[in-house]
Amino acid sequence: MKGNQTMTQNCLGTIRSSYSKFSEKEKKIADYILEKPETIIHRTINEVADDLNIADATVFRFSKRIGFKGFQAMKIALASEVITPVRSIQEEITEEDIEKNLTEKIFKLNIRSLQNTLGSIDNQSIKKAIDLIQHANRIEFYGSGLSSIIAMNASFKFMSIGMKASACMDSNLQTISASNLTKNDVAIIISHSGSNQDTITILKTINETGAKTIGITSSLNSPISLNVDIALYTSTEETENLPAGFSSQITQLALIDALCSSIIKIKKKLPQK
Amino acid sequence: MKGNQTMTQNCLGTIRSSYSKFSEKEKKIADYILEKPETIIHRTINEVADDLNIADATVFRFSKRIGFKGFQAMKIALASEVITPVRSIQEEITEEDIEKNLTEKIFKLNIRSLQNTLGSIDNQSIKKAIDLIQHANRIEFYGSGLSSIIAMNASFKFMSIGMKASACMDSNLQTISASNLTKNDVAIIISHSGSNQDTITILKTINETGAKTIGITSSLNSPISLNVDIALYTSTEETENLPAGFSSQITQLALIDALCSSIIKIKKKLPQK
DNA sequence: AATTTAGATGAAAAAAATTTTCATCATATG
DNA sequence: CATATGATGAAAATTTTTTTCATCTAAATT
Repeated sequence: MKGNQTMTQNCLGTIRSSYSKFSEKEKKIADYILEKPETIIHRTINEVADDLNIADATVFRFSKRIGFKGFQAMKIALASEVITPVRSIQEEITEEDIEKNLTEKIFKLNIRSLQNTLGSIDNQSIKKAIDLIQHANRIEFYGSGLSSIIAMNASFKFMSIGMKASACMDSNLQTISASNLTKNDVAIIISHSGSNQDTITILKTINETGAKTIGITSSLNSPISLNVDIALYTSTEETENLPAGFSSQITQLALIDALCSSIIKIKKKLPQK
Repeated sequence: MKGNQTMTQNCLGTIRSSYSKFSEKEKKIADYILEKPETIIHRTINEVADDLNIADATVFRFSKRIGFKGFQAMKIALASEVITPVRSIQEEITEEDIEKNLTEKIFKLNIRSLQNTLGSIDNQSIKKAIDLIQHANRIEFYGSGLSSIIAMNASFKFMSIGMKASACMDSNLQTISASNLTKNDVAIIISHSGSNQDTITILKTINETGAKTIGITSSLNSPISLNVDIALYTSTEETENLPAGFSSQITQLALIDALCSSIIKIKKKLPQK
């Protein structure tokens, strides 16, 4: 890996983790970047220095200090870290373009949902969820309708990374599975609205067993969010173009992937038994 | 939206769609960028010109031609579009930050995948796919492993918008279902790699029936892409943090949602029978 | 308290990279 | 065949980045 030209160093992360070691001016620069990372990528080192009333050399030194070859290299790294909204330059929409525009709309909707979810994620909750999952005897996923497929999907993924995980798509089987949980198990309940009646009923059963519960919903005040140990929130927008619940799947999956990747990381670090 | 400084133009997308209008040298540059977009972002305009044995002014003109202020601006745009594996030499990441950073990484990975897929979507293919689906007698989804769940997911969605759709997760049942297709049916084959052996075998069976085929893969030169009527492409990047195929699910779902939304729109416009 | 030293900073110079200008060439057009 | 148009490269001009050097500040040492 060493010296690989195409690798880009994590800029924002480095800035955050080195922040305490920075000098006064360096902190000024760090604040500037952390506050609005997307502005710096369209500015020259001079403009940045002017904005901050410091010498350009100081900005340059900052770039080197956090590990880059120079200012340019830092800008490039920032550009790949920061999410820049894609400009849409559709002048005139013709009949022919209906599919194109709809496709674009749906993709952008999903991109926004992911951005919003990421922005509103509660790291403490994520951390707690990972702790629970990591120490769980087994993980069981629950969901109804479209969410039952996400549950199935999630169970496949956790299985494939070596966890004892499962999910049933059938509601009756889910009830049976729920009643067989123990204190050492973790139940992950997925529901877009957070108020699906079948799922609420199953959650009651789960709570009687003493198993730990994690909810993934788009509504923090829903019955499900209020009755789980840890409520994770996925931000989604409704659109006239799709039935409710369609687009929340994508943020749900992203959240599940994020949990998976953390578990993978933790497992790698643990001594192999 | 006009003139918004923080907006970045889609570079790869523009290059692809203007390709035919390019001159000889411009095509040379386009090829260079499309082939390995991540190299250019660490090179100067001079190095690029040298690599291609052309004048730097020509490279500069290319940047302008596709709509950028200059070479730098194009580089920045490319950097945000291209997937650069993030180097992990963070000296000391506190234990606390692991989950946060990973979650952020996974979300941004997915956002980039969606952006890249959107940027490289071939509208003609989408249009044709929608035509096929719209006029199909029934739609059958096929996929193996993780993709089988996406197939199931997709069939649920198309069913819920009133189409005759189905999918089996079991590979043997898929084969049986495949052999029962007719000329008036549409088979949608989902495979991240495009080279899953089970799925290839099923595709052969499908092709014998004369049913129309739509492939959804991340590789345009894969056996599956080359043997379907319409190949749809989802751009995804690999990450060390997740097993291969995890993140392609999200772009696959977004594509399926996009197809769904177009069908919904068309159905709304048709006179109700 | 005075002196030294190390690091931080800015100003200016130097170098590098980008952009513009201009001349030339090829190709198409009347 | 002459002319116009657009593409290209070379070189100049400009801008941006990087380096160097001098100064300043604050901590450490005497």
